[in-house]
Amino acid sequence: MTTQAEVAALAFAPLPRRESTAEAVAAALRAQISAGRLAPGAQLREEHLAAALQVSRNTVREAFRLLAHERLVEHALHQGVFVRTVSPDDVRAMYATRRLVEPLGVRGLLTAGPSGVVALKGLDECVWAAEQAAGSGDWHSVGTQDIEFHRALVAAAGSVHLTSMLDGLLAELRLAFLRLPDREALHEPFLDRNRRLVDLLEDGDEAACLAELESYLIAAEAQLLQVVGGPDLAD
Amino acid sequence: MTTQAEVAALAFAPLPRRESTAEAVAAALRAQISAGRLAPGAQLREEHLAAALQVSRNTVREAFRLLAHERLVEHALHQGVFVRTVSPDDVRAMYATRRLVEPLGVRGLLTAGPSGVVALKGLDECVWAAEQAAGSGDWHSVGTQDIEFHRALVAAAGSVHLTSMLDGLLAELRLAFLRLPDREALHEPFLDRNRRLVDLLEDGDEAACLAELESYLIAAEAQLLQVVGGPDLAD
DNA sequence: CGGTAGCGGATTGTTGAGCAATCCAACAAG
DNA sequence: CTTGTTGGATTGCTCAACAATCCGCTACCG
Repeated sequence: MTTQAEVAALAFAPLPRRESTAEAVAAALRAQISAGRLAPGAQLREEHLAAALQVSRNTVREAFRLLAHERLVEHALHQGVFVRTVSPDDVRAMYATRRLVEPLGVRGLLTAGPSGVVALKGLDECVWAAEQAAGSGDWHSVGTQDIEFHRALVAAAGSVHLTSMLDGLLAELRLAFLRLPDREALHEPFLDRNRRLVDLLEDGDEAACLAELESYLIAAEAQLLQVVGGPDLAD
Repeated sequence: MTTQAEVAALAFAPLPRRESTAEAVAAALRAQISAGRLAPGAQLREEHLAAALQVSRNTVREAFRLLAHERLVEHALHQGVFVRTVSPDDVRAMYATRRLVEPLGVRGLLTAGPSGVVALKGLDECVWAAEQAAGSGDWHSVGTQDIEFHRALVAAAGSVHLTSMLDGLLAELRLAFLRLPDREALHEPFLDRNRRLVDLLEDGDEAACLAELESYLIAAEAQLLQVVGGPDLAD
């Protein structure tokens, strides 16, 4: 049994924080975008969406602000909002950031004591889930798990700011994934590399981890640049 | 003379991008907040501000969304928006992040070639400006230059994502500064430390730089925690 | 024919009023 | 002292309208 004094002393999660209508609209759009049903570059018209979602135009605008801050859409004054298209420069910037930040996750994970073990287990589960998905040909899920893997890695660095920044960056990265016709060719090689990284982390060999990670990121960037750079030179 | 073909080939800054009314309102509030005229914890009422700024309530709401994303204000559903109050845990999180990120700036600056020299010059100017401000007793400007110094340092890491993340973090940090009655005591010791850091960077002694930086951040965190932790235990 | 100026439709930016939902503080009842 | 209840205030959202701006089209002109 729990006494009242004990109840009062409990530390609660800051807020159950329900979601507003605008947030719900943003979530709906986010889902459509990251599922690829809204192609990069597509314009989102306020009136159209307001009618489709049965909400006011103002509420749609509020949702747009939320998505714009996540960089999933771009807002051009008096022109509208468009699903973000990632340029080659964007890809380079993203991987420049990842090469700086993800090593911090490796260090954090290796120097943390028991919590490092927990984090490592989380990474292992991501790889496992990705392998399962690959087995059943669900390459979209493989991509999701790949992203989840690296998010968890950076989370091990122990900085909420870095983690949430990478959250946004990875969501942006997924936009780039969507432009690839053949997802298997993109994600397949990185399945084994994630597995190997986990193994190296278990061994605790920091130098080897960092080398593997660096090599992973360079390869991923090159592959993605080949995809992103091509089709868009037209516009 | 410049032919039309040459004009077409020029790379322009992405957008002159004028600001919308909502952004102007956000800017006005931002200025009030970081000048300390709006105390942390104070509630911002939509109707009041709409009347005061001669804009619609809807526009004020849009400005709130912008500021909420910058974490300068907190938004509680059906309760309103409040100027953010930074908790001791927030301070600890901010400095945990800075200890991870700022060393990346040092490395970036030292390994960059000619651009590193330029960045170093920028840092030197920040310190110089801070020393000038301190001489005339303008401790608010000293704080601004201190923030600018560390922003420039992280910018040298070469990641737009990291830079913009730190932008937000430092704006948040300034909120914490505002709660301190005696700004001189807060900023004075760090003037010399920034100067010393610049000297070490000029020498190119990476290990010494990192040690000095780490020591700086630990001292700053401790000092800030003493301020932030105290007055707020009451509420 | 290339280039430019202006026109019109479409879309966004902003306003203001209005109503429902929710929170908060004060008060009343057990 | 704790537990409903009530009323006022504030936010969440909607709706309709108007102004500002952009885009594509056409007509004009060297």
